[in-house]
Amino acid sequence: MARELLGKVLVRDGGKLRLAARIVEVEAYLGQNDPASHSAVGKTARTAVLFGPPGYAYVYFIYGNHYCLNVSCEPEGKAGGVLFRGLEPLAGIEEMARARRILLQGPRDLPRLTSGPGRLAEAFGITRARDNGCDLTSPKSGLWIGDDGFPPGKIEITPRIGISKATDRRLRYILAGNPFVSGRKTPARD
DNA sequence: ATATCGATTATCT
DNA sequence: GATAATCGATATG
Repeated sequence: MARELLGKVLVRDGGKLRLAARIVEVEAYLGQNDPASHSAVGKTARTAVLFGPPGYAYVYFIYGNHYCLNVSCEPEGKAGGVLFRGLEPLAGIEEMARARRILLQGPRDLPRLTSGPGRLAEAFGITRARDNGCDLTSPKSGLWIGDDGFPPGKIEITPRIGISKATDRRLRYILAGNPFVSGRKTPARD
């Protein structure tokens, strides 16, 4: 699912405004067999969506600061999801900048809008109260995933970021060379 | 360019 | 009571 989601488009519809951004970086979390997954400990009120049917938004709050967006990916009863980590803005850039409360200095500054899971959630106004449990497969939802036929190109696979367990598993999928992938541009050597 | 640290709260042990 | 699927500011080279 992580591989399939790359190149698709996350859309926020609300009133007359539409936000759209291409998915360029995601991570897979495998459920009860994956120690890094929120669902590793079993079903709780917080993680219920991950155990529900596929295609629904799992939104969690972390570090007292940030929301992050996942989509559930396994049949009902089995946990598993994909975390959205990086988006390339396509429409509604002004609105995203306002939601992020930043002033864009130029085109090179665009990644500050949606590069990183907390950033993209803020740019799209995603909160747990508003979006957890939303059907991401339906354009009738305020938040959904569309397909404009964009060819994803070369895909790179790396270990996941920001976790302390199962750090060796390669479950992070990115569009090679895309500037909206999160993390440092020149990674430390060795 | 890299490293360190504080913010701030829902969730689980 | 500890921790976390992060970010931005600050310090240092």
